[in-house]
Amino acid sequence: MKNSNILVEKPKRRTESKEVRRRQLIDATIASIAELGMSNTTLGSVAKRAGVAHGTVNLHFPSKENLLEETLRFLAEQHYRLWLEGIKNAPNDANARLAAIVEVDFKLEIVSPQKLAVWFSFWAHANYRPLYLEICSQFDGERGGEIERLCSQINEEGGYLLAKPSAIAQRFEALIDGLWLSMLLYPETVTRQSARVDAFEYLSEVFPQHFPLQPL
Amino acid sequence: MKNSNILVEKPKRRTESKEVRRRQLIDATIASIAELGMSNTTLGSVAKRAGVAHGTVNLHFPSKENLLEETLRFLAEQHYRLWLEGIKNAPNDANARLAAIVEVDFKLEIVSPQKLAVWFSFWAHANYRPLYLEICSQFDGERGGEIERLCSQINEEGGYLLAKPSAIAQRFEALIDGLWLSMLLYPETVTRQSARVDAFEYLSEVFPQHFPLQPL
DNA sequence: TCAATCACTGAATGATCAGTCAGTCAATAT
DNA sequence: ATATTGACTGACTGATCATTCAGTGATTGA
Repeated sequence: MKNSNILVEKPKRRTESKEVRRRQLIDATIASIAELGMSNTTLGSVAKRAGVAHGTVNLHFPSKENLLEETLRFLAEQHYRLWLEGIKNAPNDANARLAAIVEVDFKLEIVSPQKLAVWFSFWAHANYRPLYLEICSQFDGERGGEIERLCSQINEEGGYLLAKPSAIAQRFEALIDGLWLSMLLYPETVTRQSARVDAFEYLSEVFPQHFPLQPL
Repeated sequence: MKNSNILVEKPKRRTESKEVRRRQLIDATIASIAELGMSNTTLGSVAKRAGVAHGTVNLHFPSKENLLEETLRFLAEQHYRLWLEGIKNAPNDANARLAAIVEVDFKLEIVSPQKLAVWFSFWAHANYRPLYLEICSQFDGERGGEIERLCSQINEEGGYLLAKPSAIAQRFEALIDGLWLSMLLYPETVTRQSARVDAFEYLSEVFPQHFPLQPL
């Protein structure tokens, strides 16, 4: 579609394309929320971080509220895309697929300190901003279903009798959320690596044959 | 210290004592944050909920920031007081004491929808408001130590060999935080009762002798 | 009885912010 | 060469908010 750039010099635009600028502004929003909190994030603080004028934000997003919604949608879609891809590339074993989901949940791309701060900022507002909740649950519901399916399959394969697989699945999701909070609040003591190990240790506790304890 | 009120009629004050008013304003702050979110909570929204004039808030709290800090401190102290009391009244068994801590974590007084919303609002701001983190970790550190001590003791008593008790304790705390988030986001499907059962089921998984699965 | 105290009020102030819009400027099309 | 387009700018507006403070009125003490 684009003109062939092979022989042509870089266009060296003074301005960026709409797509690129929108993404820049979303990145700047994430940075601003992480640094200042949602209460103190203004169109000014976002524009400054993106290196554009105040009015440019309103040019690409009709309102501040819309910018925040698009930022959340970006995060949710990125998470969704990555765990779907992880499952697709994993072997066809239920435990390998479950492990792939976990790996994504502790990838830097998903749980950088900045993005963790943004996730919790949105969750904190979910009560009175139904759209936030809708965006989250839309993607999260599918993931929850997949995790439950995988736990059921593993449970059958291993003949485990501890608890209902659906309960194990829900508990596992809650554990991951809790580990995210620990990473947010105490990044010095709870790192992506330690939290990841923690998640796998839980799987070892409930599905010991499928997830043997990893030697240190 | 107070004059003997036995024979005297109620004072029928036009104004409330400082102590009572402060508590009213903190309650109003919790209600406002839960309903409007922290970004939209203003001195006006707090004053309205407390039934006083705008300026009264600044009379009792030097600044809005201070009001927020005192609100968080109130929540943290209430939690601290309750689990300490729970432990004190529990039998001297490690598992009974651990159970007492869990019971407090799912008491309505601690995890009402309003208070959950406020907890997560503060956690979302912990990154750039070091004082919030300080208030939280001050009380939480002690509780974490106690949970770890109890897990160690239970582990020795039962001769469990699954994992390090400190890891189990940390994982258990993360699970509770995650269950809190589930209650906040999906109060229809995750209730205080179901989350409480979930927490105990985890203990059954790791300490089956001390926490046998409860029949439905 | 009268002065002093106490909690509270609400108008005024200054600051900040979201959203608007007329104008700028480079790239592209004619 | 000239006109048009598209992205961007930044001053401006109206609204909102935290904070201040002079004043009110009930209560207490002398």
